Amino acid sequence: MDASKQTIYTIADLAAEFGITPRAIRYYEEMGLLTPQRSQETQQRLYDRSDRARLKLILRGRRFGFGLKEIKELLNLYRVDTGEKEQMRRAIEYGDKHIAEVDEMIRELQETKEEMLEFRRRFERILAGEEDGAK
Amino acid sequence: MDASKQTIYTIADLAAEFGITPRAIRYYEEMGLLTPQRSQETQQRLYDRSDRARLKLILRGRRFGFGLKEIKELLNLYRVDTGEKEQMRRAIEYGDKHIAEVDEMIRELQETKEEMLEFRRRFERILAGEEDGAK
DNA sequence: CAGTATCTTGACGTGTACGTCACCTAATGG
DNA sequence: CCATTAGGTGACGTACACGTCAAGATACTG
Repeated sequence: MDASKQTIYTIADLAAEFGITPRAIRYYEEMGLLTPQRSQETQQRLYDRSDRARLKLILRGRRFGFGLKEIKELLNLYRVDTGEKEQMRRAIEYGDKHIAEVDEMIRELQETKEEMLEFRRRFERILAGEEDGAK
Repeated sequence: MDASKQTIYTIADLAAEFGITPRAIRYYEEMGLLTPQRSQETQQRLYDRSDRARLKLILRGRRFGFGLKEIKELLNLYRVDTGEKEQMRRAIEYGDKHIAEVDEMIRELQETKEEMLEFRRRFERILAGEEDGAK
């Protein structure tokens, strides 16, 4: 087991890859969601694969309307000490709640999709000459 | 066909029902997402079933991280003149794009859920005594 | 008929998530 | 050697989505 694989990204690398600005990435760090290594002399931020994965999760959370505080909690959830059994049990418990929330979001989106399809069918019927698809 | 069913809500009614403030509802109106009737004398806002439905959609959009401008466009999409065939064809076209977006969101959420379940299984294995679930 | 409740329209304040400078410090290339 | 490029730290600005008064009109209630 080697200590750390050396896939290193600069802040510009990640910014380009995910279509965001370096400023945003620094802001996530400022809010405590990222803590990249620093080059000893330059103080330059050096991101590894795990930082990149965290960033990816942050952006996914943002796309779904979560605030950075919520995302931070979620990230910390999967960062527990695998030695502390009690901590892990609580992580599983909280995780289950979040899984249930994701399920609910999926359900709501499927409902939304169905409603959009219903509208679509209505429009199609009207276009086909049925005058009005209203109830 | 009667002109309008008289299920009337005050701003406080809707605010209470959806757990938001009257201010938020007025803001949505200010941004052009709602246009309730007004009582002739008092200028009081009177919401009907369709206003309520729009508000529901607004809040759903907000929960999924959409901005009010995007939501407004989406709402207008399903408000086209059912006489203008060309307009309807374009509505269906845009609607299909949005349906595809919703599909993508569902896919991403399912992926997220799977990842969370994977973590859960890993934790469970560790708790069961397999020392470490890491790769 | 005074008091309370509910609505109205401003208008200014606030938290979040960055954008946008300015200014400084290395590393690199002709 | 000097200019360009990439990154660093403040610090102030900004868009969005409201929150939070203030001040006034109207309506019901004991």
